[in-house]
Parts: sequence; C-alpha cells; structure tokens
Amino acid sequence: MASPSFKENVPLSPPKKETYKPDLDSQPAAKRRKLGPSGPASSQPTQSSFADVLARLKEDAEETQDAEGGADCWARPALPEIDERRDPIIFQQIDAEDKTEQGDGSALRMFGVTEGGNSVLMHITDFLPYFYIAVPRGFMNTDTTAFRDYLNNLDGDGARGECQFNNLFRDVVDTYESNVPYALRFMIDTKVVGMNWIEVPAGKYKLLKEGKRSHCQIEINVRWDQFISHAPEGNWSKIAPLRILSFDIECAGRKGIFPEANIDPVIQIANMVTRQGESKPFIRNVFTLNTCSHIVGSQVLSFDDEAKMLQAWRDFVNEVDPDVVIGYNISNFDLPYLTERAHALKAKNFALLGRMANVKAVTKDTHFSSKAFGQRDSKETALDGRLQVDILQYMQREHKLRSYTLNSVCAQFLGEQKEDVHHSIITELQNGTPESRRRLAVYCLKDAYLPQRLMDKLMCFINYTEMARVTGVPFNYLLSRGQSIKVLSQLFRKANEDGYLVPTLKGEGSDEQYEGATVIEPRRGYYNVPIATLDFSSLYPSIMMAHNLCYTTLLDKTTIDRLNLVKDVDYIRSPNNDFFVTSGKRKGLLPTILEDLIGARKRAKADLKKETDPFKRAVLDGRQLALKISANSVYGFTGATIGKLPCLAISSSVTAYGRQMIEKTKQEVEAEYCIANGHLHDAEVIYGDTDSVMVKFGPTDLREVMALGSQAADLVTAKFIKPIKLEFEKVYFPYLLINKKRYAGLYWTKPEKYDKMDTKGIETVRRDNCRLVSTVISTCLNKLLIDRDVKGAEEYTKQIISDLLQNKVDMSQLVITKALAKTDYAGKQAHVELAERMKQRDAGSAPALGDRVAYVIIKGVKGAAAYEKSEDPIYALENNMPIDTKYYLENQLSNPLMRIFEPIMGEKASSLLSGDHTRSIQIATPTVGGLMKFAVKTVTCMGCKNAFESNQ
DNA sequence: GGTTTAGCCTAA
DNA sequence: TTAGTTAGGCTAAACC
Repeated sequence: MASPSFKENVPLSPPKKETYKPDLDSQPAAKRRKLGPSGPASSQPTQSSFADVLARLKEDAEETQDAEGGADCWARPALPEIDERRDPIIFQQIDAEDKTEQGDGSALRMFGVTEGGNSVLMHITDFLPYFYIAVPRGFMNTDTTAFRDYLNNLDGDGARGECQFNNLFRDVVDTYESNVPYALRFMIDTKVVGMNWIEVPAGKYKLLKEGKRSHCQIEINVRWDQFISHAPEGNWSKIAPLRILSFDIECAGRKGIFPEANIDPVIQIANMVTRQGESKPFIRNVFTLNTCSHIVGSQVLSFDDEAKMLQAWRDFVNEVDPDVVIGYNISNFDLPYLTERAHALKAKNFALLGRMANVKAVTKDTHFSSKAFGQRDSKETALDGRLQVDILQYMQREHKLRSYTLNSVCAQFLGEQKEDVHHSIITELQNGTPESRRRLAVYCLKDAYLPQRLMDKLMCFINYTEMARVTGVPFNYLLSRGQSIKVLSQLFRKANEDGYLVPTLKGEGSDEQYEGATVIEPRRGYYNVPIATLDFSSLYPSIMMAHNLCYTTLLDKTTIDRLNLVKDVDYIRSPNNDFFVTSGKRKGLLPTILEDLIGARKRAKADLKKETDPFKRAVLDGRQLALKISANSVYGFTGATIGKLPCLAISSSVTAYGRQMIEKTKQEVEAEYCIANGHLHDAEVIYGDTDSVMVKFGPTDLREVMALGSQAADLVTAKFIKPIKLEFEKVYFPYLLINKKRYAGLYWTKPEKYDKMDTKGIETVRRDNCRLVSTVISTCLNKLLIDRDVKGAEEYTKQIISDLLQNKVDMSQLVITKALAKTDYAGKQAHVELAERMKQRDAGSAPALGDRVAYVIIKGVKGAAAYEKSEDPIYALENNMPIDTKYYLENQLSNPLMRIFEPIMGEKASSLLSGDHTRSIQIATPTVGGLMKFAVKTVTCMGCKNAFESNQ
C-alpha cells in the first residue's frame, strides 16, 4: 500500500473560507412563532389538559415529602437580563451540529448550558466547508478567479465532488482534508474540543428574540471566529449543571408476542431528572394511562387517553428541557416505540422533543461494524440539542459481560436486583385496579432510576466528557462512532498546528496482514517458586516515541539517495526495513501527540493525588483514563488498513521493534543472571507475551526474587532508547502456566501478602462457557493456589460432578451465552440455530445481530449434534425439557478441569472424571424451586426489559 | 476416526 | 458513509 505523505501547509487555491454559497444571513428569516412563557405548548390543543395535569401535580407535590419536585421546579432557572454590549455569554457546549435545513445552505449550531443553568443555542455564521488540492502543474495564482467562477457554475454541490477536478486537470488530483465531517472541521479550526467552555465576548454576538428558532433560553448569532474557546484546564475543567432525564416506558403487550407500536399501547412513562453533580433526582414522576394509586416521593400523572398522555410527556420534556437523555435501550426501543406509537395514534406533534422549534425527531436505522466491536444494527432518534446516552450501548462498548440485561448489569455493578414485574402480567396489572397499576408504576420508576444510578456509579458521563475533551471529538461520537475518529481528530489538530495538511487517501483497504507480536513458547507447568514479571510500560507508544515513527518522518530509499542522507544521523532503519527521519532532524507528529498525551496523563495523576474534592477527583481520574486509552490506540490507527490513514510502515515497524525487544530482554536477563556470573541459579524466561517476560530467577524467597526482578528491569531499561522502560511489576507465586495466553497465579507486589488471584485466558475470564464451569475452575484454583489443598479441590470437584449428574445444579448455572456475530454462517452452531428457532416463535423478542444468545443443552436423540439440542432456557423450563447433564460434564467441565489439575496431580487427574461420583442415578425432570428463582431473577426481555414467565 | 476449518473470545 | 491491531487457544462442525 502506498504510504500517505503529508503536505506542507502552503496557501493553496481555493483559499480558506472562500464563499461559494450564498451567505447564511442573506437567507430570508423563517417565520417563527414567538414562544409564550410556558414554551411552544401554549398553542397546542393539548395545552388545556396539560394545565389540568400541572394543577394536579402541584397538589400532588404538596402532599409528598418531596415537595421540591413540584411542577414549579420543572423549568430551568429564570434567565437574567442580558445586555449585548455589556455581558459576555459563557457556556459549556455539549454539541455542535451541522444540520442543514432546507434552503439554508451550510449551517452550524452549538448547544450548551451556562454555569447558572440556562440553555444556550449559538448559531455560527460564515464558516463554510473547504478542502485543499495540490496546485496542478502550470496553475498560476492568476488562474484562481477563473477557477472559482468555473466551480461556482457547476451544478448542485459540485464543489465537493472530486471528480470535477479530475475532469478539469486530466490527472488525478490529490485532495487534502476533504473527508472531515463539517462540524469537526469547524471544531478543529476554532480549537473547540468536545464539552469545553465557550466565551462570546460582549459586543461580538447578536441576541435573538423575535427570530428565535429554538426553545433555548439564550439564542445568539456569532461569527465563527468571534468567540473564545477555553481549553478544558484549571477552572475550565468544570461541568455545567446539565439536566439529565432518565426515563423508561412500559407497554401492554399481548401474551407471548413482543409489543408492536401500531397495536400495543404505551401505558406508563417514568422519569427522573437530575442535575449533573447532584446525587438525587429533583423530579421523579410517572405518566400513567388510567388511574394509579399514590406513590410516596413521586408524582403520578394519570391520563385516560393514550395520545394525550404522550403529548403531555412531550410537554414535560420540553418544560424540563434536559441536556442529556438517558435510559436503558432507549435508542432501539423506548424512543422509536414512542414516536411510532404517537404516529399510530395520530398524536399530533408528539415528535417535537428536541430543542429546535418545529423540528421533529425522526428515527433512522444505522449499522455499525468493526472487528473489535462486532456488527450491530441499531436505531437513532436524534433530539436536537440534547445528548443521549443509552446505558445499554455504553455497557456493550465499555464492559465485556455475559449478559447485558438491565437486571444482570445492575446485579453486577449496583449489587442489587431490580424490582421485577413479570412480562406476562403487565397487561393484567394494567387492566386491574389503581393499586395494581401502582405496582407497575413503582417498577417503571425504578427502571427509570437504575440507568441514572449506573451512570453515577460507573461515572459514564464524566469519563465520556473527559474523553471528548482529550480527543477533541463531540460527545455524541463516543457512542456512535469508532475508535479511529478520535485519533484522527487529534492528528488533524496537531498537524494543522504544525503546518501540515492531512492527505485524503483513496480508501481501498488492503487484505495484507502484517506480523504482530511475539509470544514466547511457554514452559508449561506448575511453578511452586516465585516467578518475576517484567513489563515494558506502554510498549507501542514508547517505541513510536523512541524511534520517531510517524507519517511525517517516513522516508523512501529514493529520497535518502537524492538528499544524500546519512544513516543513524539523518535517519534510522527499522527492523522492518522502513526508514524514518531522526527526531533531531524533524520530530514526528505521532511522537509529539503521544508525548503530550503521556505528559498530560502524568499531570492528571499528580493532580489527582493532591485533589480532595470527590467530584474533581472523578473528573481527573476520568481524564487520566482517557489519556491512557488514547495513547494506546494510536498504533492501532496506523494499522487499520480499512481506515482513514493506514500506514503499515509505521505499524509493522512498531511490532518489529517490539519483537526485537522482547527477544533481547530474554537474552539479557538469562545472560546476566546465571551461575557463570556468580548467581546461585540460572534464570529462565519461562514465558512472555508482546511486552512482558516471566522469569524464574531460581530463589524460593519472595523478597529475593523481587529484588532480582527490579534489578533486572533497570539493567534492561538501560540498554534501550528513552522513553522505553522495562518495569518490574509483580511476582506470581505459585504460578500455573497452562498454555500461550492461558495462566493463573497468585499476584504479589509486596512480600507481606498477595494482592489477588490473577487468571488470564482461562475459563474463569471467558464468557462463552456456562457459569458452572467458571465457578468450578475458580474455586479449584483458589483451593489449589491459595489454600494449597489439592485434596479439597478434588473432593469439591467430585461433589459438583455428582450434583450435576443428579440434576441438583440450578439451571442458571448451565446457561451458555454466545454472541450472534454474523448474518451468514458457514456451518451450524448451537446459538445460531437457536436464534433462528426463536425468531420463528416470536421475531420481536428473538436475539438480534450482535446480541448474546443464551442457551442450555437439553437431552436429545443419541448422537445428536449440540446445535440440535440447544434451547432457550425459559422455553426449556416452561416445557419441562430435561438438561443433558452428560454434555455439561464431557463438553464443558471435563477439559478445563483436566487442564488445571494435570500439571499439579499428573496422571491421577483423570480419576476426577470417572468413579463412583459419576454413577449417580439421574432424576429425569428438573427441580423446580431453584429454577424458578432463576427465571424471575435473571431472564428478561431486552426490548421491554420485563421478566419472562416462569412455569408457575 | 482423524484432520481441517469456522467461529468465539481473549491477551497484549 | 463507516469500520483500531495481530496472536492464539479451544470447541464443534465439516470434511475426507
């Protein structure tokens, strides 16, 4: 593949910001309705009913303890008087959009919130799309006018089409920076990063009053270059008191069928509104269809008409005016369901949920596919000016879990189960009494609160805010786009700063793979002596920095010859035989970016140490995490052949250096620590992967080994170029080395006490086996490595096997989950075949592309394949299908058990799998008690998040 | 019945 | 219009 070459940034034609389109301001201002004191609802037919609701709400709020949550408090703080000539407008921007309305041409707007909690819309004028081309041969400065006229006379938006140039200049013309999203282009040029603070000085903006186009309290016009963008440091690290709405809906479905918006009603919508930085919601309410008994601490708003309820909820959203809308699976279920339902009910103007007046929210289908994240189809319902965080999507991106049901995620991170109302009885409860509907509402309220609690606990918002600030991309990219746009954003910023233009590559991805890291052949076995682990910290970033690897430093042989460059003075040759300019001659962009990231991380960590305020600490911790992830993704970006700027010379040089380094490390350590050099033992590198070596120095004493480890790390570090650093990190003792990428050990960083049990790659950390296997292996490892109780581990294992064969193991322990990763499979597989069968039963609730399919293996005819015996756990329960316990013993437990016991017990290990305990009489039908517990607790529908029916 | 391949998930 | 990398263990199906 041709390596991209950067161009020095010399002014090219057409000049930046040259106007090819009519000026925005010259467009006739659209007629906009003046907003009444209570917002746009004042002219809606639903207003009177909503007023009734408000009145009822006030009464309700007075009754509840939580009087603060009354209707008076829905709206934002009142707007102070603003004097255009005296007052600057200062706000935290949350989104920059390039929405092009009809006839508007290109338009940019930025939404945000002031420190006082007022909402802001800033219309940005006079910033037009542009890109660069290399000056064609013979093209003179005097040709620019004629060239511009030619472009302006092209049909449609020809100025953006590269083909036009190719027609014009015969040769293919390289373009630069022509593939940057418009909003990001603007942010790069104005040094705006995601979620930073903007200051518009007095006199530099025009306050819109009559011509307002949004519901924002402050709406201004500003020229693109007339504001100050504050770097998110010091006082500008703060976060505005953003309003976060967390909501959940309930639908009354028909038995056994997933709810469909054109048939099944929305019966409840629960809402929690929290100010960013506060620990409790200040609004809690639930909109119910039909009456509902009082709920302490929450407002109940009841409606007898579904359309009116939906419209009242829309009015509530507009009144609260949230900056961030969150929930669980809101992107793929709640928001599309609400808009579709409103459409089916002909509930007028329901979709006016965003901040722009008269702009309806529309649901779009999107598809995301990457090797790292897999494929997924999803929906997107943009609410103008409001960020969305679907906590389900966040979880799927940021945490590898066996199951992503709200229930399972809450159990994992909040340590609690959610209040479950059974899927099949929702309709029953709805059709019952005010009391039964109250029960439903309590459940719905809790489901609205849990996403907020998860967000607080995991600090999703703070961490994403810091990620947006560090990488410079808009917040909404973090859930909707891939990893590479973040690197690209940083690269563009640094490139432009240093006077480079980034080429736009013709994106034909190549299938060629390059060689990666070395995995040292393991000396498998059980080690009852301390094993020291030495790691290169941030190996790939440090290689890129040490050797100045970059797009801007890459040389070819011709250039070297032409310029008479001297090896090791002007340039170096990588082990992959690529040439790079030395940093003394020209420092690369990527090394500079990496240094900045690493330096910023050091500062963040130092600040974190000093900081005592828990909120500021959380921000700093989020920042250092974002900086670490960013540094580590630069390498992957250069190797992404189907990306924006692949450069295999860089990525394969990085891995080549890495391979050389790990080999050298092994040799240096073994050469130095040997009997011949006066040591008591010959050290052995027993394993190593990419950036680490595991060393058996020989001594049995932990302290001694730790001393040798840190000494050896320093010895090796000295042999490499800065900032490459080998660190002694920990000792494993004892250490069970099963295979490449598979080991377990007790992890010690200090000689007094081990820190933890560490397991890599084995069943305890894998998600594609059943829980029984991971708990059994985990328990055995604890007994073997911590208690050193081989006998106990054996007995435990035999007992489990006996229980399994007697059907005493709860079915929840036998559920296997696997991702449905593709649309077309070559062969038959258990989870794929089951997903297909489930689709036949009820398409709506069947697993979708990217979902994890949960299944159990049930008894079948003799010799049947596993894919014929896989079954939905709930379906198996309901239909009393017997578990194939033999499968679980032979295909799930057996091999993993042998792999950990054999290195310790030797041949005797096989006795675990035969003997009296395997000859227990089997009970044909499953035990009911434990199974029901399972059904209620862990199996929920991903769409409506309700538990499925048990066999009650 | 042994070997190859597809697919999943993890290590780093 | 969009998508971070390679190495590698392990299971079950497919193949011969």
